[in-house]
Amino acid sequence: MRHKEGNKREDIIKAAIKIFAENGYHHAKIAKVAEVANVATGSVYVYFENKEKVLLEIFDEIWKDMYNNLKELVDKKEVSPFEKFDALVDIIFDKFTESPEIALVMVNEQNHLLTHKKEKFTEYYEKFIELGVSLIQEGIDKGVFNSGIDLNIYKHYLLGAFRDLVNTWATDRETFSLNSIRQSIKYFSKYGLCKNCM
Amino acid sequence: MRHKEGNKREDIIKAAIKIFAENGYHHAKIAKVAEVANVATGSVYVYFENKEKVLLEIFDEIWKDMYNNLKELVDKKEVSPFEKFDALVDIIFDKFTESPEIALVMVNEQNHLLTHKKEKFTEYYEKFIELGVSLIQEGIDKGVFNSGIDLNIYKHYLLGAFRDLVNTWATDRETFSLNSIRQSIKYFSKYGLCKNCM
DNA sequence: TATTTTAATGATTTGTTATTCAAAATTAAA
DNA sequence: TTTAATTTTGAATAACAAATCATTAAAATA
Repeated sequence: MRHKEGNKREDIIKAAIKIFAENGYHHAKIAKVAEVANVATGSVYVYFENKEKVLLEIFDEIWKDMYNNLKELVDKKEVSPFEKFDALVDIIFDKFTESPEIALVMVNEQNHLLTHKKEKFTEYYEKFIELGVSLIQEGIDKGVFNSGIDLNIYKHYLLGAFRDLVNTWATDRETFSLNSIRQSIKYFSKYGLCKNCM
Repeated sequence: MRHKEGNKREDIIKAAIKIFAENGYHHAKIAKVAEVANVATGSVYVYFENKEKVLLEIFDEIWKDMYNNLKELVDKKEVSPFEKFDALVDIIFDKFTESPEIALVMVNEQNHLLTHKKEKFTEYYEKFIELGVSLIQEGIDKGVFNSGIDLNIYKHYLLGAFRDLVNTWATDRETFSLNSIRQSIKYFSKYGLCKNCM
């Protein structure tokens, strides 16, 4: 019995990330993805039901990985809420340092997919958010984070801020250093605009 | 010479906002836009060169209007940086209160258009951002805003946060009250997560 | 009223690209 | 070496939708 050669499925995912990032999902051609992956056009449909499923698979992998990292962090008893918050920021940035292309695909396509979903979006996304929220709640409970925060709103605030900054960096890596953005997010989020306000 | 009847150009813009918001730009059909606008498909091409130009025109109108409002605000001498910041938030929210559809189109399509631009994106966008930055710089200069802020990064942070929150609200107006989001943005931005930190 | 000019139309054309599928190639087992 | 099972292929197809343009209709002008 014949075995599948190499790892075509993985090659296709990698190629798709590259092509989706370059042209945006809607302008990306499956034929081009196949070409970059070094497989025939038809092979893409051996491994994936359709174009959208390729995109969903990309998101599933990203969020699954980030969720697992965050889970490990949240469970640590000895780490303070402040350190955990910084580590949360790092988890996201570390993921995108691996591949700016992933960042671009995410920023550009995730929202669309979430709001116009036909297929189910990865469960790990929701799970990641919930863990992030619990991390901040822990800080509030311990009296070190501001209790006037509506977490349900804050999570969108922070996610959105992330999205734009990550996109800014991924689009123009000459101008923006990843590290300065990382530090800035940590700073803004903790201290806000106001000087000596509280 | 024949006069143009009614205001077809405006009807098309309005219909396009509705249809783009419902389906997303890429899935929206010009034929459907024309139908909603009560004109023939071909008429869209009498008023606009192509589909993308319709979208660009929508953004031009939105940002032009918001820019003018912000310009008026920034010039006021007697208003404090804090009040100005709140008013800036209100300018954006007021625009979107007018039409959640506009908010959706903006959140979903602007980024794409900015990063993959063939056509020139509206100048008013950049001008709006610059005014916003100068507003915050004024607060720093007067010693009431935190001077550790990298404005070039902060502007993306805030814009991104806005985008997500506005989208959240526009998508699910049952769960999120516009006013609570408005207040939350003002709060988070000024005070941040940290309690008694500065 | 006749003529000219321009607006408006929508069926048709054109171009694009996701997806299919019959055939070819490859490998494992007999 | 042959056979069978499975993978891979890529040209062909089907579906879709943007954009066109020959035609019609209405207003302005003479």
